[in-house]
Amino acid sequence: MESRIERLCIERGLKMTGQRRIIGRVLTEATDHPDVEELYRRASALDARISIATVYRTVRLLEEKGILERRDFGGGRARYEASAQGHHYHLIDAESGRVIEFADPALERQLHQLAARLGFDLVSMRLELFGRRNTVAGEDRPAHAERRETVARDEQGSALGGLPRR
Amino acid sequence: MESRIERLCIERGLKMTGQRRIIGRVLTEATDHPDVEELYRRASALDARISIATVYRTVRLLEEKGILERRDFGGGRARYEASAQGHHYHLIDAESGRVIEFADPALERQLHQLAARLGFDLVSMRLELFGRRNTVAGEDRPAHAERRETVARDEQGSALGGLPRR
DNA sequence: ATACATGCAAAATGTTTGCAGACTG
DNA sequence: CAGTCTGCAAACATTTTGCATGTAT
Repeated sequence: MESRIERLCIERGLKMTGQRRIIGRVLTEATDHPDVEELYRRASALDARISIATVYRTVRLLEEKGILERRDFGGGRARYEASAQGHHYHLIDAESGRVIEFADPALERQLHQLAARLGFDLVSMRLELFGRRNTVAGEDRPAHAERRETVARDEQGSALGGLPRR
Repeated sequence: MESRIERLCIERGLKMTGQRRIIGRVLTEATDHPDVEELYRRASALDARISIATVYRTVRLLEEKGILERRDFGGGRARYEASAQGHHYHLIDAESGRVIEFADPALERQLHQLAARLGFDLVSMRLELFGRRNTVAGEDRPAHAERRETVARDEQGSALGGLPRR
């Protein structure tokens, strides 16, 4: 059957080749933020007749069509995720590289206002927090998870220190 | 005389070679966010005996020492600016690529709280807004510039649409 | 049938590194 | 003088592209 991304491709009049169908499926099923290499790996597992150039071309195309969003969490490689309806942000665990997604409508509103105050309409934004898990002794880690939405575990580790370098 | 960055280098026990002195001066005098290529250009203008490898090594070193901060405004190249005392953020004009710096202590507080709520201590962050100058007809563009601090004009144009690609 | 996609390998970028010689503290 | 630093060119890693061929519509 037809993956969500395949449907979006068709809606936008893109030709559905076998490769695109596979890549669309991989992207639709991903809950993390794979880079091109990883997408290539997953797609190849489903159908070996896919070249990495096609993966590059496809993610670029899908990004232009607004179907995908490109992210850069450091490490020098672009990572992708399907465009979501609501904005969300990323908090990266500086020790493990794990990416935690969260949304915050209040923050979003505030950023729009901020841009407006500077005389701009916000077109897009990028917000990434790098943090260290705070293991305050004797803390109970209360249910402060109101805003937590997705906890996607990304494969690639590392990302220590400040902004990770490539 | 001794540039601000040269002083910081000495404080941290770095050897001051001619090249470093030049690069330090270029960085101290920069009010924008030059990439390595641009730093190399400016440094070379002052002293031709500098190789781009040295510029790369120097910015990396200075970043590790906390003297410089690396930025990524898209476009695939790292850009640098001297570490400032207070945090500030960037709004990039999606049409011209101009970078506007601004600070917002309230926002900063909020982001720290947000991270804390997710169980993390904020180590660093990245916030970039991409906007389009809002030319609302009949608007008077009131003095809403309370928070505007620096308007650094960066050389490289472009950056249309969403996040600019490399 | 035709416009668009693909694979392959080559090229383009941006950045890092090995090494031999040069310089700073 | 020892430990760093530099220039150069080669090595790397990621992404893009030219071209001939294949395919969806």
